[in-house]
Amino acid sequence: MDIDLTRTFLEIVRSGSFIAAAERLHVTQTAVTARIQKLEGHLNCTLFVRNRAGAKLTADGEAFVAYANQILQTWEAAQRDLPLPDGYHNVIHVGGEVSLCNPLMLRWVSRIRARIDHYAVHTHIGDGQELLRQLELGVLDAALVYQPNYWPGMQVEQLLEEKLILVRAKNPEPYVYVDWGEAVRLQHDSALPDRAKAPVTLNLGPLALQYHLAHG
Amino acid sequence: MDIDLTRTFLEIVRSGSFIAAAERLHVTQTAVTARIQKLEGHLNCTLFVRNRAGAKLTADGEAFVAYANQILQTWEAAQRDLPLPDGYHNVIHVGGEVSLCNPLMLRWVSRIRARIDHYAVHTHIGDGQELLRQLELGVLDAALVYQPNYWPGMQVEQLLEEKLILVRAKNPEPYVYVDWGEAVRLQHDSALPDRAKAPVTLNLGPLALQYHLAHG
DNA sequence: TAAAATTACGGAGTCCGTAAGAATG
DNA sequence: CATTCTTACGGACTCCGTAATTTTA
Repeated sequence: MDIDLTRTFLEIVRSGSFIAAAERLHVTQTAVTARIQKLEGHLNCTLFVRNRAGAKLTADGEAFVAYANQILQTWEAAQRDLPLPDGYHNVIHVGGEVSLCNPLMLRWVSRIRARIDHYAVHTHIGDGQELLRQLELGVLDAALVYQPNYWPGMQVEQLLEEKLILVRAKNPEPYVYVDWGEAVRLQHDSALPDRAKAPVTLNLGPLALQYHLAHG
Repeated sequence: MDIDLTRTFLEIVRSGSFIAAAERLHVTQTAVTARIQKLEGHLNCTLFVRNRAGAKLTADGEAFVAYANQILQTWEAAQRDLPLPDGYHNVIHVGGEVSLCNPLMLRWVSRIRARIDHYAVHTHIGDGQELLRQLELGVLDAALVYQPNYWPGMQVEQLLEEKLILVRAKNPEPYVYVDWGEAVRLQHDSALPDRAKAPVTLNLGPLALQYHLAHG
């Protein structure tokens, strides 16, 4: 699936007709028709009701708008943010399950920041399975979960008898980074992520708020 | 940009080499090389350090993992969720700025639910500009913002003297819907969105929590 | 020198634009 | 009957696989 299809889709939603979208996208209207037909084929549903008046979203189409926006914005954010500017390379990414955030996660983050003073910490809240997957993928450097997974290069520690488990990716060189922009953001109470960085810091907000309250 | 490129990228991250990824994806290794070169061209940076040992992520590559996951998961969620099953078509989508959530937004949602009893309400928190854009796109049916925009088909009301503005898309038929799945979810305190629906209900969680606390 | 990635090149498939056709208010 | 979308078709481009080449631990 080409992301141009979602761009085309959203342009039709905005402009209200295939022809208007075609003009804005600098392609012919037949190309727009083909793209939407392809998209509808992929999703196995009809996205627009076509008639003389133009193109109007179906219920499925309305539902897809959110997905399309998310995909397109994420891709454009990636293009905007990469390559990483100098000095933005150094962040340690930690994750944790919701119920472990308070107070365990907060204390953990505090201690990380206290121990390795010059480096920023990104936190990510999610369910255990997602966290382990991201740990495996290298998105996270460490995570706080209930049920650990074991695989090569993974170091697991039991923290409490209550089966709280700290899982940490074993890194040859420690993955400690600096990211002043994020560090500053962490210390403010903006409960919503910067749109440009949405995919990265999406669910940092609530925790940042608590962190702020806890640490002034 | 084809989403297959992100799928290929993530597969290399998982398996550690182009060859292993090629096997898993049932394509040749040259195809994988070409795809990554194309992706690197789009992002204007190098994603992997290639050597005899395989492929290792660069700092830029590590950063892109999060974007790639977001894009891929959103697309797969769209494929999974569309077409909408019967009975899932009817939701009213409202948005609001963070600082207006409590108590204005909560009261609003309560009154909507009281007034049109049989229908579910989806809430979405974001900044004013984003909300207005989504209103324009049809993702939202109404939004609570500070600074309104005016355009055809838009109905704006001032709620308080303090410049709180309710902007509402004028709908021929009112967009009132039923969605029991979401309604049930709204009444539970799961602070995290269902992964399958992540792009849609991503920042509903915190509000749902407050809603739950306010309404038992 | 052996494992891994890149380059070269030809064929299959895809995408787009032009032109003609169908629907509808 | 005019505006909008769809279908048909040919050319350009893209993507993939085979085979040969380069790189490096």
